[in-house]
Amino acid sequence: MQNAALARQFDQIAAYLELAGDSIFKIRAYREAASAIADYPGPIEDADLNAIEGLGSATIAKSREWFKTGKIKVLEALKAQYPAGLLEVMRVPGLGPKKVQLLWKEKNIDSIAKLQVALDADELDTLNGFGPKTRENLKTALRRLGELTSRTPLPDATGTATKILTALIERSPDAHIEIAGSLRRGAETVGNLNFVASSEDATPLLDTFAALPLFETIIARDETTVKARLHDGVEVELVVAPPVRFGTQLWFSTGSKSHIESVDAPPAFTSEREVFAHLGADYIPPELREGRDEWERARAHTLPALLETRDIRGDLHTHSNWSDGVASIRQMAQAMTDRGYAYFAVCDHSKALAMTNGLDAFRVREQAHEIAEVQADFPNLKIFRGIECDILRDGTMDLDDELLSELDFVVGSVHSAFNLPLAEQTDRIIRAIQNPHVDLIGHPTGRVLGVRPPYDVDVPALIEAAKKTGCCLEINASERLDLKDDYARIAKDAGVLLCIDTDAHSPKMIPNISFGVATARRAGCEAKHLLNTKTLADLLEWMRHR
DNA sequence: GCCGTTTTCGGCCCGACTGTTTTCAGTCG
Repeated sequence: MQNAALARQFDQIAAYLELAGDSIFKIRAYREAASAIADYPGPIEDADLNAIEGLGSATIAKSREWFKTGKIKVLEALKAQYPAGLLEVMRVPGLGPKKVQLLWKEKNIDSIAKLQVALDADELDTLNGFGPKTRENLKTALRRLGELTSRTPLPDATGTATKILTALIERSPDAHIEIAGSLRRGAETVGNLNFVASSEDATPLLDTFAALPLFETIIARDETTVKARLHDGVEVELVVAPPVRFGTQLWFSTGSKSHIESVDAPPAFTSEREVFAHLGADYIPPELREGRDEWERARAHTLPALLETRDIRGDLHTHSNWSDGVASIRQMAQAMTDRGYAYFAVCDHSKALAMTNGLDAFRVREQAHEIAEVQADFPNLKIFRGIECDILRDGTMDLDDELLSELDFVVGSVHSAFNLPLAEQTDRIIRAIQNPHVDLIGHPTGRVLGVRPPYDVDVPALIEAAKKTGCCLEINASERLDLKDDYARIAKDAGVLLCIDTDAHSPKMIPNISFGVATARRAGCEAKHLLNTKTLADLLEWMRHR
């Protein structure tokens, strides 16, 4: 399977062309080719490229060139023309191709490190377009970027861990290996990846692991452990324990540190359940092992019966090709059926988000016809008419109340004016919470893990407001995990109903629900704390009383 | 660069915000 590697070539071409200031349509074409290749279900090297939508004569020729030579000349030429560091400078919020080019040509800045030095030394004040405000904004952006990218978001870390596991199992089919560490605990971001394996003889497995082609270097090795580094800098550790102490090792490697240090070190056990039994406690799910009150509760047999992914009966925030989704309503319906869901809501963007081809009143009503058509062919799946309606700067909704009242489910979301002062941003969203047509606030703090920090907003105040009106708050799965676990816990404790949605823009995003479930579990949520664990009948009843 | 024709090139992702520009370019969602 070379899909990911080839897709990466085209993504890189797109990034360089963006830097070069090339046509945004050409750039988009390369990005679409990359995602078509990444999404292709089989090995791309065996595919009929002409039959893949998004690939044309130019990208097909480049694909064949890459299959044959392992390189694409156009990309090599671009790499020779621009230092690789310019691409990372492009990722700084506030810097686009023009400003990056200027920094490079005028000040020889071709890395984030050099940009930081130049900012600290006040070397940019003579540069056109870099006034005092811009320089200050850049300093803030760099600080935030450092915080944002120092750890890997849960979804990405899960993908990487799966890749490593797959590669290892391919080479050692009989190995018994588990994911441990903060990834197993479902933390929103992950520092290192930890694995624990069970084997009488550690050496062969450690050899196999150390030889995986995924690693850049092996950092350390002893008789039980190999520590390696991936190309993106993430450290990966495999500990091999004999079967008689696998349970203890898994518990230990899962952490957290404060959870482990709260008790005396247990002796060797085969399973984690024996570890907890030895410590006089019920089994504590990994998501709760954060050194809060889990030991007391586990000893008093009062741990919550945490939500499971199988408790989720539908997805109430999804997109289609009516706005910026890539799949038709029918394709999404099929994917929801395949997953075994009882219902889902089509919630495309509203008109304020023009870039996404957001829907105005006319198209919202047009879409109803298509939903009805598809619904007729899916008797066992309820398709709700929904919208992800922009909450405008002043807290009013992008579409009027009369239209919203026609819809089954209304998600209100902020996609603009992220930099309002705390009080103003909070009031804006509370106003949406108080709109009787708004059923759910989507991604309430606006963050995107590794990309964008949350806007300034008083989340406890939102929770209070939601409690009063009965509006739900979202745990947006996927790349946001918003609300985050701590806020979700506060909302749950306040009696606010939460809803885990994927915000899926394609069928392949639908399984992301599990990341939201992990977040809810860390918040101590049981099935009853979620809106979309309701049966269809109960959900319809809930909607009637909204 | 891809697509879809109206077969040979035009349309595709638009509108608002921001800072510094002295009338608008660059960036972003």
